[in-house]
Amino acid sequence: MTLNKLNEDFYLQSCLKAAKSLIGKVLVRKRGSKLYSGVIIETEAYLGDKDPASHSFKGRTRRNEHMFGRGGTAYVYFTYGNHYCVNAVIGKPGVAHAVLIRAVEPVTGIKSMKKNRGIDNIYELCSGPGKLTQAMEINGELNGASLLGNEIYITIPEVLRNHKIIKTKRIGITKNADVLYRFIDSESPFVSRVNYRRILIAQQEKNSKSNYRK
DNA sequence: TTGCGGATGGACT
DNA sequence: GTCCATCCGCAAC
Repeated sequence: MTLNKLNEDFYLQSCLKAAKSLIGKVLVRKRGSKLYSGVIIETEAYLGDKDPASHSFKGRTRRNEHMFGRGGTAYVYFTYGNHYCVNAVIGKPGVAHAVLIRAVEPVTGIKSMKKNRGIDNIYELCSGPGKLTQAMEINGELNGASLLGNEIYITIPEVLRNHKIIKTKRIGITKNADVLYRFIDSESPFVSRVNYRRILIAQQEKNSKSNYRK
């Protein structure tokens, strides 16, 4: 698995391409003797100073400083008093773009994930940005860690599946909320906010039909 | 289906 | 000091 680790070049492509391309890749987290992994099935792109929803829109602060780091850095932040979220920093140093990993399909370490989350339903283990960090023991200690290292990294799976990728509006934000910067495997039962997803797909179908009539 | 409590840190006044 | 943030779970409706 380690042989297929994504290299630095991957993290230097455009943020939207990277966000889409990360669907189907495998997020790996090692902590001591524990190993966790899961197939990424939901991401969101945050485009730095061009994107009011991005933490880095207003410039560099102590909180977001790692977003300005080299592509291939992990940006882990704490929010709402109880959740961590994990991002892959994209682009050259100074370009504060990042991809938020919103959901994964659990593969390795499921037993520990259930223990960490305190629940048994596999569909609820990693189906949200705050859930997957809790399940995989990802916390503030990893903020600024290299995704080219051994504690946390992303690999190409040995068996590639055919993911049906669609893009939708992002979740849980108010600024610049209309752009389609969220990518999901629309056939996966492991995505976050399932009801939300149905609504968004229905809206898209409605829109494409009305456009077609014109 | 909606609404709110949780519990922390950074930006801003 | 206040506000609110890339959210989750659960209680009440």
